[in-house]
Amino acid sequence: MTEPRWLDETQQQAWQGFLVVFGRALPEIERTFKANGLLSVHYGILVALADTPDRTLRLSELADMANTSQSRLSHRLRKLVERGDVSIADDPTDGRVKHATLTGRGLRTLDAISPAHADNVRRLLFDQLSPEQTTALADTLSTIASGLCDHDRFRNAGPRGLRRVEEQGGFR
Amino acid sequence: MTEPRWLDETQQQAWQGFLVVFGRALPEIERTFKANGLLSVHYGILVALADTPDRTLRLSELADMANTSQSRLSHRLRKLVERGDVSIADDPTDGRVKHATLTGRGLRTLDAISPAHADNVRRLLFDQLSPEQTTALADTLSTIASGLCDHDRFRNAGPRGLRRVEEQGGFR
DNA sequence: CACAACTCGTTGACGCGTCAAGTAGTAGGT
DNA sequence: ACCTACTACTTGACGCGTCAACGAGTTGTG
Repeated sequence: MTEPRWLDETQQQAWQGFLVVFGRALPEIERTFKANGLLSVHYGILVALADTPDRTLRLSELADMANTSQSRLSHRLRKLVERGDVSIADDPTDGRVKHATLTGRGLRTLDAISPAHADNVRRLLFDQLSPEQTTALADTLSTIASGLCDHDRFRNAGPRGLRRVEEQGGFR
Repeated sequence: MTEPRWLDETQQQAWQGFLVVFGRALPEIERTFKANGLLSVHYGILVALADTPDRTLRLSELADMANTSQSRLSHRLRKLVERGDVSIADDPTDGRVKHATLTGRGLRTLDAISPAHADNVRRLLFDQLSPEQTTALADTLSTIASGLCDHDRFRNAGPRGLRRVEEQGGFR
């Protein structure tokens, strides 16, 4: 056992900030989803599909894009399929694989929730920040995210352009 | 209904980063607590008490310091009291109020978990960042946190000194 | 003192997340 | 063909978090 390497003062300050965001902002944001009979997980699934060219992903990719476990995806997908927001199809060439597709109803669900959700995120997190702070935050969080995601979803993510969302007409 | 105000590109990038941290780093960090038979909530409770001069807080203050709801505190406190990490006492002047105190055993629990926890946080979040990025992150997250906390826990929190922790000899 | 309004904290029901185990299908080697 | 190892996804049990309802204590008003 070696001497543990503690966080320095700045790192502790940043970590405390994370804890406040987790403990206070996220539950508040979740309320918008619950008001529509869903959870943030459901919303993340819908967004991942909407951000895909043909609105279709195999389930393992979907779990990855939505930052969730395969098991959780499986559980939450049940309701989305029942509601008709997502449809599931077997892969023709590999019997193990399934594909999820966002339906027209799913797209409408997304459009119904997005405005209130964007408003929450802005109000709780970004309205406090100067443009320079926001840029710095996007930069640092992208760096951390790329380290956590091992694939190249966040590669080349400088202060500019993480994803093209304008083509969809808004924030999801 | 007015036109919704979406997040700009930079804000979307930052928000995606938050989602990755929530969905990937936090579950990983939680594993350390589970390995010790606890949850991050328990740990947050112990830390809040340890950071208090006499290691004692009334329950509503404790919930606030640990960024959790009173109900959740009540549920999770049960195990900590059973284990002997925390003791509860009635307030002598107000029969509604109770006070939680960190015991010697609780302090040892904290010391047993802290090294691995600090290591996780550093490895998953901060090892990726340059010193300048870390400073910027601490600055922006403190700003957001002070907006979420309404009390003055984060007031005057520039890039320097959120809390004095050195007196305790390390990160919690 | 009486009584309403309020605060502090607890409890139980219900739905979610995690984990380990399971089923079904594929790939590689012999 | 067979058999092992692997991958993709699902399921169920169990413990947690949320929410609403509750009991207990206090404060304010007359």
